[in-house]
Amino acid sequence: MRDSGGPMDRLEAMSDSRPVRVRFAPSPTGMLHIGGARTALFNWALARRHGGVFVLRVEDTDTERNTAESLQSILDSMRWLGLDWDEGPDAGGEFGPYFQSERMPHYQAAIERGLNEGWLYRCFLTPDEAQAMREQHLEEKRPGRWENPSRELSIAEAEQRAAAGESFVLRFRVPLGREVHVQDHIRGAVSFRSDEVEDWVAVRANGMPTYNFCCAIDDAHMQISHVIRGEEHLVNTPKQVLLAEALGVAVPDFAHVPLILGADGKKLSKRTGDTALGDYIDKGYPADALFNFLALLGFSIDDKTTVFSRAQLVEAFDLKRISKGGALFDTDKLHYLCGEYIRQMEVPALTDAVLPWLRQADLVPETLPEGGVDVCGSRAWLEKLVAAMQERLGLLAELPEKAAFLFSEAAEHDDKAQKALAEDGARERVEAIAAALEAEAAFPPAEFGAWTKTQCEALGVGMGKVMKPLRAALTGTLGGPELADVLELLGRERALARLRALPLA
RNA sequence: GGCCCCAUCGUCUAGUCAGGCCUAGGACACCAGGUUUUCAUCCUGGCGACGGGGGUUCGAAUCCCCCUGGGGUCACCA
Repeated sequence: MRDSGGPMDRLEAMSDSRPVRVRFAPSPTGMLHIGGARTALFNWALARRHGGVFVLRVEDTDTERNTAESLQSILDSMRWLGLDWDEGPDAGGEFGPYFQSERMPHYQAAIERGLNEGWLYRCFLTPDEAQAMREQHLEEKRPGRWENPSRELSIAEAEQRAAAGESFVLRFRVPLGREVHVQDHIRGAVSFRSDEVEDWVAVRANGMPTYNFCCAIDDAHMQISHVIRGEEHLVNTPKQVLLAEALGVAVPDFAHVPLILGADGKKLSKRTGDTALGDYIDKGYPADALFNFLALLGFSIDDKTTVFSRAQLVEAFDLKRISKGGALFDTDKLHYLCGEYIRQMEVPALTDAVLPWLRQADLVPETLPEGGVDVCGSRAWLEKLVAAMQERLGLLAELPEKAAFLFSEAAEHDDKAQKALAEDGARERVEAIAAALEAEAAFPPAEFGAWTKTQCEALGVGMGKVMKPLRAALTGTLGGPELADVLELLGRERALARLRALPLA
């Protein structure tokens, strides 16, 4: 008894001419999840694509678990990603308030109506009793929903028990024998039998309405045109549609985006890796790279484009191009994109971006020393460093570790470096270069490559015989930036000192 | 288990709605070369997929059915 769900019934992009109003509705019970960030991104993109409005609505009906810090970190994460909202906290708007906890008057009116019209009823089952009935129904493998005795209570009796102080919740009276159709921009027509939908709790015993209740009412009141949310909400949709029908309000278009999966192929969770956007911020992923990556998870511009800007995404964004299957969170690709963005950045901007990490690693003080390229730690020197390291960086946070040797007095030689210096004649060649370097007026000598070649010829050996131990002595390892850059960043004093004070073999 | 969703290289995907232009394209990863004073970057090449079975059709990755597989959900959380 379900529709085929074939491609034919996938909605056209804009099924009507309502202005585009979308919302992201996080609940402030934790950090912003990667999946939530992508959902927010898609909402934002649709609004920007159509010159619509992006609403941020805080779903804080769970008074037990809300925290102010969570809210703050969610807002911070969104701003960091560049997802600016037009209505919501700190932005205001004509459909506020934007905190559900402050919208009780709206809900109260609906509650009274529901009670009067009979589509809400008082249920006196305790949570345990309700759970037991649900389980028993499951155990008996009976079709449809479990039967709630409170559903058949007379209004008089229900009111009497309530007046006597008995605790109750308000449940939605799901109509029997209905077929609920949901039009979804990503999945086409999806339908549910109402007999499969349980009489869900609309208002808790403490008087606070639940998610499904508030959500449908707010979406209607805020004139939301498209609800773009995670696929885990697909099964909630008939509840919200039925409520909207009872209330006689508009039902938005839906677009349920596939889940982001962890390495285990299941919904991304803390078990399989970091799930909060904040974790990635802390690890030194540039915002543009993360934005690009998130967009790529489930969306594609065409068959070739993988690196694109926000503007390009906005220009190309279309719900029809969101894929239906879940996507694994591929850290390799994320890492690649980061490198790509780091290499694209202008040196001054990259220097700014990397500064916090240098400070955190204690390589650089709050206030940079004055001076030019010759002053270690100065702005000019740092830009030189960044330029030299740029194409070797995968993450912003990698710089301190990779560049530490340029900040220290002496080099720490690793095994490979020691081995290189232990080779026959290596130390002598390093000393010869040190002497030649000292004799030069310019430091490092101009045309360093050519200069070195001349030195090698004078010594009668190949480049490798000189460069390798020289690098080992200078940097303490065998990889890294060009030696001319290393020399310049080290400066005459430090560089020569390193060449003169080789580690004992 | 019930209900719902999904199914192209190891991964992200293009192609599926309007069946032939697909001996299935791109990117990441991986492997092999090249450039380079090292590392990295960059360039070239390679590996590698339509889950299975039935239909429909002159022709199916594309349409239909079944199977299999994966996921989501079954809260007084959202």
